[in-house]
Amino acid sequence: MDITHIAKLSGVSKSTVSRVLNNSKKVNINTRKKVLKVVEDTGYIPNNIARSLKLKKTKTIGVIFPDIGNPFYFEVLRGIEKKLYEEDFNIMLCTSDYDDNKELTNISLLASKKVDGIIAAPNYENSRGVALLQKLDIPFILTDLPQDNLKTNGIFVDHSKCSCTATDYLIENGHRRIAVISAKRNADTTSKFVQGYMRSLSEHGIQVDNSLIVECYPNIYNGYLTIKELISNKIDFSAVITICDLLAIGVYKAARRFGLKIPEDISIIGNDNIPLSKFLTPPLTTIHQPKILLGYKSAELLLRYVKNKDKPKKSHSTVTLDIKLIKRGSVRRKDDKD
Amino acid sequence: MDITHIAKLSGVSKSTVSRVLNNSKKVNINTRKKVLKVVEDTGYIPNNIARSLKLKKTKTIGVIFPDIGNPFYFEVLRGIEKKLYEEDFNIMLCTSDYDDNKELTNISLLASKKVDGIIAAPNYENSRGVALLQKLDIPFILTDLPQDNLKTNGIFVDHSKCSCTATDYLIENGHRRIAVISAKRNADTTSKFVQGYMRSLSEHGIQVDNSLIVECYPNIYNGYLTIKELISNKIDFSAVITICDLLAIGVYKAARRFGLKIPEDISIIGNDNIPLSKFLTPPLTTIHQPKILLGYKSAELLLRYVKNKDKPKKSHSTVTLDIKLIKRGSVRRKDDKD
DNA sequence: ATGAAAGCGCTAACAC
DNA sequence: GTGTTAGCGCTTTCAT
Repeated sequence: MDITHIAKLSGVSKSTVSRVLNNSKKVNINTRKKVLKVVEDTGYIPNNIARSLKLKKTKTIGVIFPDIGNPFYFEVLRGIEKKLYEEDFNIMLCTSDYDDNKELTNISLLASKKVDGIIAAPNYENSRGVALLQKLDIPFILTDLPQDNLKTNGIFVDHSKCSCTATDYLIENGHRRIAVISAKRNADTTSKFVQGYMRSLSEHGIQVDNSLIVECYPNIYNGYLTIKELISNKIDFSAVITICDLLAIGVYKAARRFGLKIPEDISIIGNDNIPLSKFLTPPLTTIHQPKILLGYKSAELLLRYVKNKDKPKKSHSTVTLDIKLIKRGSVRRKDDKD
Repeated sequence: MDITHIAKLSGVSKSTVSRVLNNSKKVNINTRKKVLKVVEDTGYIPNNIARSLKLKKTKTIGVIFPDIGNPFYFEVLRGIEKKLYEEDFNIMLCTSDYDDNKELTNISLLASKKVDGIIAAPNYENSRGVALLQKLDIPFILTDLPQDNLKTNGIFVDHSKCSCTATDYLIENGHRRIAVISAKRNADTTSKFVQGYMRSLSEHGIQVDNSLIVECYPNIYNGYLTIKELISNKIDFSAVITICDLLAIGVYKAARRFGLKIPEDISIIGNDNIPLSKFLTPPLTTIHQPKILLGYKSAELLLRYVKNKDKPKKSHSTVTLDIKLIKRGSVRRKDDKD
């Protein structure tokens, strides 16, 4: 069942059918009705692959996230989906599993399937994936993780501000020995999250202790493991900040396992504020990130580029969204005598 | 940059380039090398849209879920993604938001984009979407919600068994007045989940009280709202079961708000066992559903149909996955004196 | 082992 | 207002 078939059945040419299907003005009201009737009766659905080949656009956007097991990304995805559906675009979803090769493979796959644009939350700062994206001539938006020294379009959250805010708050509450659990980023430099943590420390005249800094893949288990290690290595700390709430949940688990009370024995601040973190006991103090907005705005910005390809390529816009400390129950004031 | 271009640069015809790109045997080792070199140098990426048009297959699978805000679905999605990536397929992801029209629109969209197959968790039993799917001639798999009187391929969980198991357990623990929060399904019949609940009740000689049965969209807020209503209507109940853990979280919230203790004042059993439910206080007793497996197997079965389209259409296989009661801390034995 | 040519289903100039 | 036709980038039969 193709357009030629519909044309025959309605006694017109395929161009005419094409015209009515695309709401072109120049078609007689009666022929239009006639064609529409046939389309209706046959249940004909146009072949968008053929259409895409001709038009050189697919109305689909590729999305690459490291890990769809993390609620953070799902929330972002919801925002993306919302905007894209409004604009009649589809999502082609890929997961990189924090694997550079899979990221690369996925990008090529998306490119070969001719997506009109790509939204990516890169595995690493300056990953090979980002480099590929840059030479590919497909509009793309980076999200979540800002890229150092890179002029790309993106909607970001300032990770260093998140950790700095969290650390400041902990220090104001009397904590000095603060552990940080960040995400593993294969870059040469320290992650932004750790940078912000160090900045806060230094602003308060506190020495950095490297044994308090750990990087890992952000999931519950690794949060648990990190604290377990810290404890079994007898590292002293009274508070911890994590780069995502999932990691914080792992910390809760470890605390429970080793008989440490939150916040009495350990204070903890998460980051991203997933919907479930307020239901923990105690409710998690965390840094709120506008996840849905992050997605929505990413899609919005990307679509702007997709729609006018002629736009000066050299320009690029970076938007940094606001974050906010959400005080709940997982931080406690530490007295000097403690 | 297309195949013709590559052909010129390597001094061969497009057919030859196509052959090396598709690993056809019949090509001289030297020409192959020559072509591969050019491909490498130019960074040429084949146009899969053109390829798809010719081959009538896209190597992409459409997935339609009601709500990606619910962790249940993204666990299923993870399973799907895993299998599909192994087999070199992409996912086109759609959300129906429990909206029948959006479901319909999405199915048509996927059809027009010529996905090789569709995995859908339908909004309702016997929804219009399912009907569309059936006449569409695209292989599809239903997941999550089994369809009454419908012979379709699917990987399911027996919702009535879930609720029956939960209710049994509550009754064994002395509860008689048990509320049930199920998902809103626009069908004429009661939802499977409520059916299983009623079966358990009747097997134990307990009268059904309709004021204890509520159906809503499954999210945290509605769980909260339901309990709030029950309380303000002075409906007596000592336990509640919910069709998903998210709803149970809402119940926790309501309990806290109205000064009811779990499990002392209300016992509760969830359903699906999302990763975070064990971190609630008390940890949620729930029915485990093999979410990742559900997704993986759905993809696996679908791919079987996609790969041999010639297979007898009339056959269909339905697999029902096992569920399991996970006893944690949200259920308490009710004494007669209570 | 390689090339020429047809055709996948559609759109859009162009002609009428 | 409508039809004819070329062509989007690829694969594949057929010929050589």
